[in-house]
Amino acid sequence: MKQFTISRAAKAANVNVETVRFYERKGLIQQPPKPEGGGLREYDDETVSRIRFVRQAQEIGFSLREIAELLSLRADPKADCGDVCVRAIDKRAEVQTKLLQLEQMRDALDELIASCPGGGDVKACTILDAMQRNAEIQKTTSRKGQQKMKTTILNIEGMHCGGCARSVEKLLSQVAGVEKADASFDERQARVLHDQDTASIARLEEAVNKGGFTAKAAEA
Amino acid sequence: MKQFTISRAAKAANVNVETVRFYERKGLIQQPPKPEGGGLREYDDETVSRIRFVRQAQEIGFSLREIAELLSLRADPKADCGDVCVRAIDKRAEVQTKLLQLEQMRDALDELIASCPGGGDVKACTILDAMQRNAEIQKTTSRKGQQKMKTTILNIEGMHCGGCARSVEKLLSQVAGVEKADASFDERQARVLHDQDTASIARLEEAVNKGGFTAKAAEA
DNA sequence: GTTGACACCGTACCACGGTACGGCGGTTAG
DNA sequence: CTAACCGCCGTACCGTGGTACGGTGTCAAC
Repeated sequence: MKQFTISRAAKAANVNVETVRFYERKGLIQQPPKPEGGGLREYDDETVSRIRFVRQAQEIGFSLREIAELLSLRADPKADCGDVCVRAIDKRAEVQTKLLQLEQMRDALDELIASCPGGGDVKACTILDAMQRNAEIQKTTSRKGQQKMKTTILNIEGMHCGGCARSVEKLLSQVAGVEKADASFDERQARVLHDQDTASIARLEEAVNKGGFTAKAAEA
Repeated sequence: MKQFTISRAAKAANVNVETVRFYERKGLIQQPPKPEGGGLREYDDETVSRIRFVRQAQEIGFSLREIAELLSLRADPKADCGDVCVRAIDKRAEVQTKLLQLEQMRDALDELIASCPGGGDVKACTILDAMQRNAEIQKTTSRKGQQKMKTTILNIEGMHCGGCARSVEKLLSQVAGVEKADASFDERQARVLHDQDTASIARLEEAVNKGGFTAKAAEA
């Protein structure tokens, strides 16, 4: 196991020394104790990896707070896999949402790039129009007073704790057109207030299923 | 054309009134003049769309600064499509990189969720390890003094201005293992300093091709 | 013609993710 | 022995993307 001074560790992880200290303050990494008899703190390989892990996760879109959670899960010997699982499912849903948005973006960009004559009038630029159109759609779907809001009860299989119920809520609330989602572990159910046009029942079920549960609308 | 007060406009665009004013200060939207004879400023449909466009673009990953640029591009009659195109290509490369990372992340999460027995030891958690491994890979590829650095000349087709050359540089520099990338529009070439192991010539070509150009390594 | 509700505007404040700086101390090479 | 450099630590500061607040103006309805 290699030992580093703080500046070497920072260099190895490709960050600023101040950043290392900042992460220490935030509890993302442990500040190694000073060796007995005084001297300089010794940073090990482990810590360097941890810093790299932080940057990696950050780039992907996790906040430092979330990264701290992920890290603490691993560190806590009392945590059982269920906790991790719940968080993982939450995170997966988040990641999936981001992926979809990014894909949309990429496609919009591809469209623009493909249609770009390589010069000429900006008016020919489809991306701006495309984004504009997109914005209009959002406007339409979020226009107030025209939605058909309805509450649907979904029977959910696969929840194993209250945390799972919260996961289900999160999954549901990330569906466009969902106003409110409550899930109960005890009842194995979720109650969803949603706009039927935007958030069809099929979409709700799909969203829940993607999180590893099984949802079926309860018959009225 | 509908007219709004600021608060109605804000509501229509689904943002805070203060946010509207904030965007005005940042120059993202124009503050409508007060009507002659005094009274309240009148916001129109156009402005509301613009605000929605801002949020849309933001969600997708553009910063307010970039959005302002996009908007000004559209407003500027002298801007030609090439400028927009260059920006789009830059953005696309960025988005693509993020997408790949997110996909890795999602797969790691899926692996974890699938392997989760629903309880038990955290040590069984693969995601943390997976991310760790990822970080290790980055470490290895950026280790100094062991790479086989080499300069490769790529012939590039499809560039139509100096901006395109800069795009190519950006595309190349985002490939892991690339130290330096210079592209020349006049010569239709790019010179890349890269680590042969990490950034193979095939990868370089691929990266450039994804941006809508055609790259072929020049024979030595 | 008074009472609310907004509009308007400047300024302050917030969280996030850092970066910079200044002062002290220890060590190391010349 | 002394300069230069790094470690160490606290505190200040930065840009980004907003939100909040307080005072004054304006409008509209009762």
